[in-house]
Amino acid sequence: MLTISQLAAYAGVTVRAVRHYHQIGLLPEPERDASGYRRYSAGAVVSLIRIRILANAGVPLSQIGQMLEADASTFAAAIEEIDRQLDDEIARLEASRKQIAQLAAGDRLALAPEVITYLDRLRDIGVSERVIAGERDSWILMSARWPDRVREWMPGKIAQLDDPQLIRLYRILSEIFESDTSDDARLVEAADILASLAEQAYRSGEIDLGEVARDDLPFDLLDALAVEADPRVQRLLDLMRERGWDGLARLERLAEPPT
Amino acid sequence: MLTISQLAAYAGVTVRAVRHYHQIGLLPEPERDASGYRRYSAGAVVSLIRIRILANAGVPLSQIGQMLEADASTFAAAIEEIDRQLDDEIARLEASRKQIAQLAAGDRLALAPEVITYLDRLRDIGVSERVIAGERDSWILMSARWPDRVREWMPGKIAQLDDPQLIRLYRILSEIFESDTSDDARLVEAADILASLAEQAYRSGEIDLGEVARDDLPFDLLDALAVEADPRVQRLLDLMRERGWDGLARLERLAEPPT
DNA sequence: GCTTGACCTTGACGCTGCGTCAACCCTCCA
DNA sequence: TGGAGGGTTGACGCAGCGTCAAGGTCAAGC
Repeated sequence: MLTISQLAAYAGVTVRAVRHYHQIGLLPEPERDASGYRRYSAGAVVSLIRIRILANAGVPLSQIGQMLEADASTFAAAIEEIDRQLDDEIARLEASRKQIAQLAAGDRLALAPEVITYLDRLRDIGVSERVIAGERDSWILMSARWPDRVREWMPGKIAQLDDPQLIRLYRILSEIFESDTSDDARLVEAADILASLAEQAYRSGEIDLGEVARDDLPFDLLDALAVEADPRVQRLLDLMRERGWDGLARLERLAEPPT
Repeated sequence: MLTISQLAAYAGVTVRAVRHYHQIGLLPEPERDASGYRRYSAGAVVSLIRIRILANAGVPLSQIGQMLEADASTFAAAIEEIDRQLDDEIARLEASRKQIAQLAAGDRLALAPEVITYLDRLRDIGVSERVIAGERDSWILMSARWPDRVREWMPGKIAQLDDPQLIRLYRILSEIFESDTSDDARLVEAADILASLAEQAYRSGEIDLGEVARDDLPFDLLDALAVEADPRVQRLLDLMRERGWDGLARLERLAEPPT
């Protein structure tokens, strides 16, 4: 008769594992000797080895019991099912690996290459890092909400960066948010340019972003994000409202502009 | 300000997950409103999305905090480490899949194809299923102890099945263990054949199994297994001992046979 | 003003497969 | 006879939440 550690050694498992199998009823509890020790027969070694073979093959312990008792066809069906699950798991992990390969640098986190290009273009134009960080966070939100649409929008956004008015706007915003003082005149200037750009876009119908619902919340969220990043953005929002526009990330015509 | 369910919805996670991230300190707890509800800023959405991106890429939650704060090179090193771990995990699962593909039928469980062939040969010879089951269990034990050596031994074992004496032995054993009566004469006959075979093997030096230690326990275990399967095996062991041989699975010369 | 349903709170167990103490008993060998 | 090296049960820990339980809160309709 064998002790638990001998049994475990023969089967190549730990003593703890054997006791675990007893607990969950996978391996029957053997008789105890006078001192309460478990005493195993040679057959237990075979049982334990058969359990380990299935476990090593990735079969969950909870299914091994039934499988050892099953007939050939039931067994085969179970094997097939396990195989499918293993395959799924492998697919999941490989998807993870692909994801992780994308995460080259912290800056790129979550962003499609098109967006990275856009941010780099802003940097070229001379936009301050603070404003770029704000843009980046906005695009992280947008990407989470519309992962596919964002990539479609980017070429248009990048093309817009050729517009001298827009470049001027970004430079003014950079100056404003890079300084610690409150320069209201510059904020007014920014608002004027923004309103002008919005007016152009409105006339040419460019504002249409496709099927993105007008009342979908992310745009409010984007504005809130900007205000959080710098409270002076609130003043900008107010100025825009005076000019007949609601919001910032997504301008909404409130009324005909005062003529 | 957002409620926890709004936050969760924006980031595409469950409320429970958000609370979990608070618990483990991954996402900072926000202020509470008058009634004790958590109230989130827009920035929290960005934080949460960044967390999920890493988590989806397979980064353990326990490491995400540091990674979000790390500089580019630390980040890259961490990514590489995670990638290695994912790769290991995938390799493990694929090994499992290969294992599982081997487990076509319950009978083959744990046995190399050579052993299956051997068992099939026994069946051809007319050995009873009960004896074959005993053989199978024995080989399961042997395979667990010496997975590689077993495959080397099998060709020799299969060749031995051409020996008429051995065939006769197996048939007698089949008859004995298939009947419920105790036919001592047959047991004696079996013992005589076995002793004769052992003597031949001993003279020709075939008994040497290579580096397998003589006192390695599995042989005792095999004998015990056989006795468990049928107590009449004990009588066979006794008869062999009378003939100067110890053991059954691995015959050990006790003394020169009585002349 | 009251009910109803949806949403918030903390606390705690469950899942998987054991590893790892803790606290104590048993056996064997010098 | 003492100490080393077995054995015993019991319980927590691990990862990442899912899922009750047992309430308090809010907004809306009557």
